[in-house]
Amino acid sequence: MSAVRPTDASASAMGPAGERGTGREIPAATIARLPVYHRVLTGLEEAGVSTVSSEELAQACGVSSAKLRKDLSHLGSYGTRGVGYDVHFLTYQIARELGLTQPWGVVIIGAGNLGQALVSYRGFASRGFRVVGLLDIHPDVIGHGVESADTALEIRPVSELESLVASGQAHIGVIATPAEAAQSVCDRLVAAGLRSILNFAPAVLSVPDDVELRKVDLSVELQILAFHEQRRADDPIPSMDTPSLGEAINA
Amino acid sequence: MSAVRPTDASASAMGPAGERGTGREIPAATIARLPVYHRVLTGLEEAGVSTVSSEELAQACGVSSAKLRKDLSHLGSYGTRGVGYDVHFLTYQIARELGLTQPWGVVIIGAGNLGQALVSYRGFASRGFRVVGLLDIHPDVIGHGVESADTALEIRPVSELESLVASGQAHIGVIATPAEAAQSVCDRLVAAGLRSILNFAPAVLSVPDDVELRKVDLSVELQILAFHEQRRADDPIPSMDTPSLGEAINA
DNA sequence: TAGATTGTTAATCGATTAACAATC
DNA sequence: TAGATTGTTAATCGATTAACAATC
Repeated sequence: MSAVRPTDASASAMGPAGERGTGREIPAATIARLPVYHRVLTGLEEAGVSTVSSEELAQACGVSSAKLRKDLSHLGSYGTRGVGYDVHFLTYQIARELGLTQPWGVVIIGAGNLGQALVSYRGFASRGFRVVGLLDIHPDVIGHGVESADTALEIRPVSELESLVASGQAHIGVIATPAEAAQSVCDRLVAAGLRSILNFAPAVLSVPDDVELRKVDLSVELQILAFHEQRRADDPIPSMDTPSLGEAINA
Repeated sequence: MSAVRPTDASASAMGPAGERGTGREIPAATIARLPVYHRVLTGLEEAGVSTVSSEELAQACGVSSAKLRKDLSHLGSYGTRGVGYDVHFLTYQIARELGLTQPWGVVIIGAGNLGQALVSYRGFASRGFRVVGLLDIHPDVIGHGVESADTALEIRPVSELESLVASGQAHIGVIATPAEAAQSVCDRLVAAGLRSILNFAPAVLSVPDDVELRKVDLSVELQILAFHEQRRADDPIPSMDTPSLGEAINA
């Protein structure tokens, strides 16, 4: 991803004998699954479950127990052989690894349906993300209130972006504008000093090397579904050597 | 993903000597990138570009040219050595592979901010997805109109789901409800006959083996950003043996 | 032909899986 | 101790990359 900053830069800059957990570099595939584990563990905790085995947790998360144990082993040895994992303790360790034990300020650019949906999205607030600003250019929506998960929020003009970042309240920028505006908004977020950006606009953006840009594409998964649905229709009817409906439903 | 239906089932059911393109099974990682290529190609086409090299297209898509060529080689030999790819032709081939050359009917369950955002999302309509229903249980929103990308759309009661699927208009179900309702809505989509489901609710759902369930998590990428932002803060200041700011920006 | 660029090969890398020794 | 379950190992699998022969 970067010729200038090699992938093992942080490992070598880490100094001798690791730093956190096992002291290893955690694989990207593992990081991507930690939010799932965290969510399911939170659910178990709320349900009053105090201990889970890797087999139980894996099933609830939709992964294999081997993969789960391997993933968790990268964080440290937080289980007890013969017993399993303490739900509360493991939840905390994953949260800590993901940086969810400290609050992050999020500024959202674009107060359309999507921007508003994000503000009221409970999955944000419940993980310590606080929307510190919902900005828009459209003059006639400025000042409108939006149902927020915690505090009441008012749509503000984009001109307030820079002061918001300068004040240290905003750590992560979220682009929820139409595709046309996305790149210029992105440039502005970077210029304001943000280094972590999440893009919801259907556009491929470019950023400097030291900016972490991630993307959620609302239609990519739909397109992959279309691919499979098409394959399903194309395939020679797989009814004969396919398990009975009963078997499939009980599986 | 399935003990009942092995991954190579479609390959072996495909009969001798392939079927489409190169006749190979296209890798999942490639499929996941095709929507990106398709979007960028669409943009090039609109910009009047008629030919691209793998190097140019790769750069615009944010991947390496080797990866791009490898990906495209799975679809067939659609380029010309010494010249590059015909933008229009390649766009069409990718669309065909993804199943975007035929219209797909989408029914959305949950007419909150997110459901409404999806209806007005231009990335859906522009790829041939037609929202054939926006359903909700909340009695007081039934009948409200929603700004749609193409036709005007009215929020209808969920009770109309079954007839909508039975009529053959809906091919893909989208869950845009709160987490609590997601599993029961999912069960109902399956019972109604849908086999392709996209879940936006922050819940891990279970479906029978023959149902393709995909998930878009609005907060997973944000959590991964938090992880990196935390690492950025933790790391011993990487100013010394790190490239100059100028180098990083120009890279 | 000479220059350019594809499609493919082979080597490398990272992720997944199954199995089991360690240990509660 | 006996039974259960973790953490780790080693083998397998799939994806990425660089290089280049094929060919326009």
